[in-house]
Amino acid sequence: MTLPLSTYTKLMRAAESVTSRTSRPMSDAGLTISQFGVLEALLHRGPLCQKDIAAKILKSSGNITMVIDNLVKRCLVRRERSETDRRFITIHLTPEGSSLINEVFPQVSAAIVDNMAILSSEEQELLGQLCRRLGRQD
Amino acid sequence: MTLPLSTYTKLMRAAESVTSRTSRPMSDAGLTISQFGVLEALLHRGPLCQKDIAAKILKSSGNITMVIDNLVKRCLVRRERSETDRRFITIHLTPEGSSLINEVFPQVSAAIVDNMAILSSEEQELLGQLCRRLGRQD
DNA sequence: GTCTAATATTTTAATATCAAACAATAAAAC
DNA sequence: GTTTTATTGTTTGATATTAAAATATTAGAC
Repeated sequence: MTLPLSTYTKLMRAAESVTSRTSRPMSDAGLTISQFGVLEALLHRGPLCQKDIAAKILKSSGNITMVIDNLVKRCLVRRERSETDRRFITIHLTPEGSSLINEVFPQVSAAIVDNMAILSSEEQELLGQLCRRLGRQD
Repeated sequence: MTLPLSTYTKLMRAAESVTSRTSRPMSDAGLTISQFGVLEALLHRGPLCQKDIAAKILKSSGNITMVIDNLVKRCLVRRERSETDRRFITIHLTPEGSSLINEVFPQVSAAIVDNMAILSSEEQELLGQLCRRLGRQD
């Protein structure tokens, strides 16, 4: 296999490996990766409309409707129609949602830190720089 | 955000970016990423049982049943029950499947090479080594 | 040899994903 | 001001994804 293809394969495997090793706290809390992504975005950025959430977690907006639906069913978030522009629906964490994500996020975060610790700080910096160049360019 | 979390985020974004930029030839051929993965595995490794295919494309075996079902519907692969151990089902490319993957794979491959070319060979080597250390460790 | 454990696949139920069509609303053009 | 265009979100239809239970088959224990 040529260098670019082999590098791409390793990149994909690394991303999938770290994710699968760090998603246990999510599934233990009954959250899917997308649900966790939504709650985390709301935790760190405050209330957001669905379009912004979709952009943050890189999913289509049709999809977000369903993810939010399932979070609403579990009373972890609530929808609030904007008064000024009725096209927008702002999503808010409920107290239950806030409590859950405040408990789960540190666990996931700690697992990611643990996993990345295979690389030194310098290596992580370097990896981040290389990845950023592949990520941008849109 | 701390270095490990920021590095992880960049890793994920890079993997998703390159994949989304290189999957056009697949969707143009009416193939999902998983369907492409199955056909590619069969192209490069020859006939495989479903368990081995699942391991190759990192998906659950329950899932593979459906992906293969959809490929069979389009006559791109066929199932063949093993005579020696009837638990195994070996999946073979049909002539149509072989023809399709032989057309699509080089396109995807070329797109990946193009995308990775943002990095020099040395940088790709380095990225591959860093990613491999994150990927292994199971 | 029979019973038990292991393996390969399928099924089921719930959620996710995307693309495309649709509905509602707002902004811009005229 | 009405019409056109753009934006936000929902719905629909097809496929994917996982976990867990079920099925079929083989291998191992006794």
